[in-house]
Amino acid sequence: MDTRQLAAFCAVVERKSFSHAAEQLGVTQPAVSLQIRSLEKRLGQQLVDRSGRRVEPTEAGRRLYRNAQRMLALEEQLLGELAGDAEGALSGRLEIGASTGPGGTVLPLLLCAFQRRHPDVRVALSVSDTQRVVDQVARRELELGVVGAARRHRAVVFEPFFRDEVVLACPPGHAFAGRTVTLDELREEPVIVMQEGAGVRQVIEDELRGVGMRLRDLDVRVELGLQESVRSAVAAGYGVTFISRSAIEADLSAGTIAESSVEGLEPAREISLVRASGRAETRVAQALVAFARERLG
Amino acid sequence: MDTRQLAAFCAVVERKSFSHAAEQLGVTQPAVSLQIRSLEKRLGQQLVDRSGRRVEPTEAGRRLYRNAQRMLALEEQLLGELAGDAEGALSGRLEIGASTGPGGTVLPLLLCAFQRRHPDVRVALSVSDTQRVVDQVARRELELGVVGAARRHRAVVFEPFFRDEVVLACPPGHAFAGRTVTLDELREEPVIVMQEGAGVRQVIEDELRGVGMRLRDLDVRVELGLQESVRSAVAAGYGVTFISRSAIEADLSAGTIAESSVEGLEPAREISLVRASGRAETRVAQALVAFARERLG
DNA sequence: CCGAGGCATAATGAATCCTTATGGACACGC
DNA sequence: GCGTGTCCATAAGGATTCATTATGCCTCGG
Repeated sequence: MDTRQLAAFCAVVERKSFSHAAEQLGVTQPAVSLQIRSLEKRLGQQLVDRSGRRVEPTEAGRRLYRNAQRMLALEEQLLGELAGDAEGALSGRLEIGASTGPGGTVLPLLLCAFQRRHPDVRVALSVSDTQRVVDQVARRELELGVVGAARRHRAVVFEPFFRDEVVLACPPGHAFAGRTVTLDELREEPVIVMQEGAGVRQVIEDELRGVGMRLRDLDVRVELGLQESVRSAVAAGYGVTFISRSAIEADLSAGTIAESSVEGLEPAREISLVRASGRAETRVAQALVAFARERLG
Repeated sequence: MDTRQLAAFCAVVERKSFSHAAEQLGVTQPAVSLQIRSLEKRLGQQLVDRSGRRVEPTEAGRRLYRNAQRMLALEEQLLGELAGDAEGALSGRLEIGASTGPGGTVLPLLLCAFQRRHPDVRVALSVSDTQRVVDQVARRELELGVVGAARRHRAVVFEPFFRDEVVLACPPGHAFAGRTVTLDELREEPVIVMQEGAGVRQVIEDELRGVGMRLRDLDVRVELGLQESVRSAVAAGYGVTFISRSAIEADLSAGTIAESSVEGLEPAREISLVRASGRAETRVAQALVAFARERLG
């Protein structure tokens, strides 16, 4: 049996019209008429009652309709499963760059999981600042870039990738731990920040500006280049810092760092995916993006 | 999608052989090869691994196989339900006539089985000679007739119904039992025959004529009107007779009558179905004919 | 009563399926 | 190692099926 005949039949029953069914199916009306006629001949009974202009299924037609729908649903599921299989053939090398924020924890773990899922794929992640990543993508030295700040650049396109929540990290047992503090309280506390140009720093500067403050209004004792350095300093009790929650998930679980928040500030940022304008995507890149959206979405 | 391709695929997986699958499906081996090839092309992946002589499903093929089986099962259920629709509605009365030959055993048992299959149908069988049956069908007093000889009659049409094999029946322990006898041997033996006009008799006369003999050349001791009478006489040891094998199946099984054949004679006849010309068939009659062909075919 | 819309049919061309014939590859036995 | 038999794939050709356009007939609404 050809499931297209069943599809034609179902369309006729649903639309109560051969002509409308034909339109939906993308064929001409006589084609549908012949399909139904052929089906009726094969099954040995009338499936559709054509009384004047009315098109109604007969009793047999109603029974067939239910079964036909199940057949078509099963066929669709079958095709869908096979389409899903096709991805399993992924292989090749992916060159990706990230700024230090996303390049620190989230992305490496994601890429590791992706590689495990697709053993024939090889991934190379290089970490540098946002500007350099964007430039490398523009020059097509990297296929993908993951950065924490969108810049204007005509040779690349940015698209939202995932949302990164920024929290106030403090040493365990700290007075701030587990609660929301005021700006005045924050002002009296030693603060460690990332170096100039870091995305998280940008986010915090924007948030403070929104409440009429500047970063220099805080007791910024240390500026560190690497997120890992900042994390270690906080864990060691040298101060508090604003950091991506995702970067300290393990510490939060282990209790070696505590989390708090500041009244009136909700710092977060959209991590962006960068691609060269007009460049065709490889299947591996496509698969990675889909994988990431599934994992991070 | 054509479920025949799925059926071909499933057959290949199950038999692990294109050739065996082709045999099962009733097509040639290249046809199956092309079906599978076409399916693989459509679904975009290899479904069967042909390593040398081994035919194994791939991983994708195994997945498809499970779904395909469900599709085919659903199709069968769908067809079965529709077939059930057609049969379940049968009701009414069927008037049928038969000559004494087919009217003796074959047809009565067939009609009983048919009625059991369709409890709402009522069947009336009347037995008389061929000519009378034909006349009654022509006058539309009977819807169907089953006779052993076709006659010219412009108001009816004959069509082959089933083939009736005629054998030489003899008493158990008889010298003829279980072997092929010569015409000379037959000539020396008392023979019992059916009355003039009986179809079997006609068949035997034709066969003898073919070897340059006539019925009167045999030692015809008795002519009996009813087939049942002839059967009883042979079982009682009064002689041998030519009779439809189907009429003595039970006796052959019970050993109360034995079977033999005559060298050079292969008597058989085509039992014919008689219908009035141009008369529309009822669904019950149609169903009976289909049922009979299935049973007797 | 007439016009518009919809289904069925005829004729024709394209696509698909099946056949036979045959070639190549592989396994098995000698 | 070679020959034979079996099995799958391919080519070519014919048959069948599906889709098209054109058109006729029927029904319904205005």
